[in-house]
Formats: sequence, C-alpha cells, structure tokens
Amino acid sequence: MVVQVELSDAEVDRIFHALADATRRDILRRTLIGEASVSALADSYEMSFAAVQKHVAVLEGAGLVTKEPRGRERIVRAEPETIERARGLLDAYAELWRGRIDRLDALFADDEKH
Amino acid sequence: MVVQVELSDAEVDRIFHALADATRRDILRRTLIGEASVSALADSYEMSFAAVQKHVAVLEGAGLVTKEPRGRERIVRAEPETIERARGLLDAYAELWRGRIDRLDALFADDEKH
DNA sequence: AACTTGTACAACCATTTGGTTGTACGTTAC
DNA sequence: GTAACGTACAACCAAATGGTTGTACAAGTT
Repeated sequence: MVVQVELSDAEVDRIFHALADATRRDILRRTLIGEASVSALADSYEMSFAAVQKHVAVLEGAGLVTKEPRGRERIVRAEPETIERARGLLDAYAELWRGRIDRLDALFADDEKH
Repeated sequence: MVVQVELSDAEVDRIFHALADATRRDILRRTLIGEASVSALADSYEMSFAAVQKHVAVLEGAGLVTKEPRGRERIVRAEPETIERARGLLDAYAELWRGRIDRLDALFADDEKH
C-alpha cells in the first residue's frame, strides 16, 4: 500500500497552482521526459529567461521539480512523487463520489424492505 | 479504455486553478458528498456570501460543479467527470515518467502549443 | 586576461485574484 | 401585502501573478 504523507492546504494550493499554467505544465512534461537546464528550457518559450526562471521556481516551490547545480548550469528534474500525490488527492475526491453512490444504494436497499 | 475528450490549455488552466484554493476544494468535497445550495455552503465559511458565490463561480467555470435553480435557491452539484479528466491528465504525466512517450504524444498535443 | 554563457535577483508594471460592501430583484413565508 | 430569504451583480480595494528590463557575478571558453 502506498503511504500518503499528509499535505497541508498550503502545499496542495502550491501544487495545483503550479499546474494551472500551460508553460509550467510543458516544463514539467519536458523534465519528466529528461532533465534540462534552465536556459535549455528558456530557449523553447517566447518569453524572457527571467520569466522561465520564475516558472521553474514556482514548480520547485510546489515540489514538482528540483534544481541541482552542474557547472554553471542548474539542472531541472521532475519529481514524479509529487505528481503522484496530486493524483492521490483527486483519487480521494473520486472516492467521495463513490461513497455517495454507496449511500444512495443503501437508501434504495432500505426502500426495498417495504 | 477511457476516452479522453481533448481539453484546451485554457480549460486545464481553469480546472487546476479552481483546485488551487482550500475553500474551493472544500466546496467541491461537500458537493461530491451531496448537493448543497449556495447559501448552505456560505454558512460554513468565515467570509461573505458574495465571496463564496465567487468561489462557486470559479468551480462552475472550470466545469467542476453545476448550478441548478430550485425555487429561490441555486443547487450546486459536483461534476465528477471533470475531476476524472484532471486525474487523467496527471496519469498522463506519470506515464511520461515511465517513458511511454509515443502513445501519449496525441494526448499532450494541446500542451505543446508554445 | 577578456569574453561569453548561465544564473540570480531586484525593481517595475499591468492584470488578475480574492476579498469587501451595497443595491436590486425574484421567491417563499407570515 | 409585507417581511425575510437566496441570489445576482457592480464597484471598490489590497495583494498576488506573470511578465519585463537591468545589474551582478560565477563558470567556462578563447
């Protein structure tokens, strides 16, 4: 069984907020496929290096990527564990929905006893 | 296999942005368990009715809930299908991590518009 | 040593966000 | 009919967001 470490509201806020931007999702996608330096990432987007740097910082603050120095570069790598946690949160909502169905079923089962 | 309807970048933005707020996640949670009027929801939070109304509007704009008139009330219901789609998106990232890039290219085509 | 590359960070700006209060209006209850 | 309830919506405000440019500096390159 997968152990889910408790996430604070603020942490969940940061994760979903980080995912709520197409450029950041693309950066995440690229770093999932393979590591990349910040400047390599920045070359792909029609915005300044500083803007891309900020996007990476948002992803890093959410724990979705990590940055590691290598020479003068900073290598960005995705943290699939955090994505997994976000998925787990959505699973929990789906589970709530399922629980609601179960309760309705029980209600109907009750009705049938009449 | 689950058929994923193509989601635009803007739609995905709205979904994750809607999820990036603890009050909105709580509203979603409550409406997953059972429908609720806007005023019933508003009673639970230490903010104005108008503020809660806005949170519901954000969730509605993301397709995570729907609002239906019933008398003078507006009944809010969760849309589990949209949650399922968000989960599908995160699944796709997890798949990327596992290196299954080819099969997912089409799914991510939307995110690649940069 | 001088130059180029990659990054960090500050200052600035327009827009969006998340909250407020106030007003208006349809619906229900008395 | 009048009062209370539930909602919609506008106007306003402070703070956060997402972008910019400019400066500084360490690490490679020539």
